[in-house]
Amino acid sequence: MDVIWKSGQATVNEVLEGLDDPPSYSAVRALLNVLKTKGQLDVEQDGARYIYRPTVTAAKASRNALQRIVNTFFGGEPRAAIAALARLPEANLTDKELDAISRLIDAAKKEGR
Amino acid sequence: MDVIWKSGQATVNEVLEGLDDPPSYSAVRALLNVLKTKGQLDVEQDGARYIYRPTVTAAKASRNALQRIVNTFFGGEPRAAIAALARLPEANLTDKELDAISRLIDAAKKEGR
DNA sequence: GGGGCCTTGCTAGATTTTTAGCAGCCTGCT
DNA sequence: AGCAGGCTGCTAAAAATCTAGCAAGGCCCC
Repeated sequence: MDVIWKSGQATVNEVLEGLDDPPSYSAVRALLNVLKTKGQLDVEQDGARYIYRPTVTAAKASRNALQRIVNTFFGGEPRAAIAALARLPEANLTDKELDAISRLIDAAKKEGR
Repeated sequence: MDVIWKSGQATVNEVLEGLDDPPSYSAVRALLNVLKTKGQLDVEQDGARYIYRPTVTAAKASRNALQRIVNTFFGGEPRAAIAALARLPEANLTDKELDAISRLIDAAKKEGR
């Protein structure tokens, strides 16, 4: 699913290429069919081949994914996850900005919200 | 793994109870053994039973999990994920705080960082 | 110590997933 | 039209996972 989410849609071969440690072509075909049967994917015919798309919007899927991580690692507190994200090197936030975010988070925490 | 991450460790039965739609006891036992073989879990004997623990710190695992979501759904930009997290109802941030975070993000974006 | 309870080690069979491969169809090119 | 390449439908077999169940050992309480 991650591979498909990245571009919003994918063919069998695109999924195969997008996987780190890919199983066989047949396995990917079978898996996409299972996901289709389970209602997670829609299929559109494009000439001779199929294009698979998620049945759920990316916004909703990303919310679900974030919520799961928040529950698993951050005790259900999105603010803790925000702090962790802000500290990823890729976030490229300055110390000043990190401080500002921390203050917002602390303020929210203090008010017991 | 999510079940184990939530409390940092778990027995077979705790994993079983933590799963939404659990397979059999035997299946969980087999799976934990596979994860152990793959080096994802360490096992400690506690009396007659085993306690399973992740081999990686929660901090590292949460970073990996966040990074994956950032790459999958947010084009590799942690700032976009922060914005999405801030908007989760569980974040309980006021509009004013959301604005403040938005400004910080915009500022970072503007500077091309 | 003895009994009940829980958990692991292990096994065998059912079920699911993965793999490989062939036939047929569509597309694009000559 | 004719051909090559790519993709799907389908099948059969290999591999992995899931299930159920029994024996053996540790723990707790009487």
